[in-house]
Amino acid sequence: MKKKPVINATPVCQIRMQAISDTMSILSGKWKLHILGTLIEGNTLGFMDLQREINGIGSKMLSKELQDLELNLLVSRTVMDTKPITVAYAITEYGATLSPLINELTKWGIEYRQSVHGSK
Amino acid sequence: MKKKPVINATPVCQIRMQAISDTMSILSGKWKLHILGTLIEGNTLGFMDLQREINGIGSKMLSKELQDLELNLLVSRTVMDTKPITVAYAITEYGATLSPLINELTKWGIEYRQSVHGSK
DNA sequence: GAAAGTGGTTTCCCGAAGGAAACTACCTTG
DNA sequence: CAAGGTAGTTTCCTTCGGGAAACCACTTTC
Repeated sequence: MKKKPVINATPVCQIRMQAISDTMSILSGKWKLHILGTLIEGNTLGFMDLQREINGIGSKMLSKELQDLELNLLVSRTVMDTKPITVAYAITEYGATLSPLINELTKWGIEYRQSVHGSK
Repeated sequence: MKKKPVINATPVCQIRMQAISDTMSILSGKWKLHILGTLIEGNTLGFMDLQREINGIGSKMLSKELQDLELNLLVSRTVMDTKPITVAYAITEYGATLSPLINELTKWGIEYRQSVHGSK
């Protein structure tokens, strides 16, 4: 008697798995959530501001991650016509829809710390 | 005028960032959420069941990821005393606390698909 | 006694992720 | 005209995640 190849093959599960992969893929990498979190806190920051805010990130990674986020319409980039030319990065309206998700991530992480601390 | 090294250094932000990193680190890797999702759907599955359910995973990765999840108390592993010895993997009570988070991931991913489809 | 099913481990390999540092280019201030 | 601030890009290098395939040990079935 051979076991059925897949039971998980129900369309509902497929779609859910797909969705999770999509989200994780968009938020992938070491820095994306830090960037998003920082931009949600402080509206519009310049490139150097961001680099100062995010401890440890290099200009290469910051540049690359910002491009990714911009492509996915989560972050807006506007070149300002100031004396020393500056660029204003900000969360888009669409990017802000990530807030509930980010809050869940934060909540779970904090409770995790507490449960580890508590059981020690 | 030197710019302040960091404004993001407020304790509150530090803790939130820390929490996000913790959560992401625990859920890191290509397969952890697939495994958790599958175990949430179908209570208790064997090793081979899981491998059949999760399309494309190899035995090495499945084994390694399950060990990680077990260490973090998200998944339980019990060796059953059956004819051909089997192992029962299941979500723990603690692992189930990830459900709201997983639901947010799913929700956002589905809406993302729709927004991409809709704007095409 | 070979085949197939259980649950893995080990080895070997590759490509992607990410860090450090140097470099570009333009503008303002001293 | 050197210094320092803006915003990046480029190169080089290392590490890590993950896949394929072989292998192990034990048991039941053909």
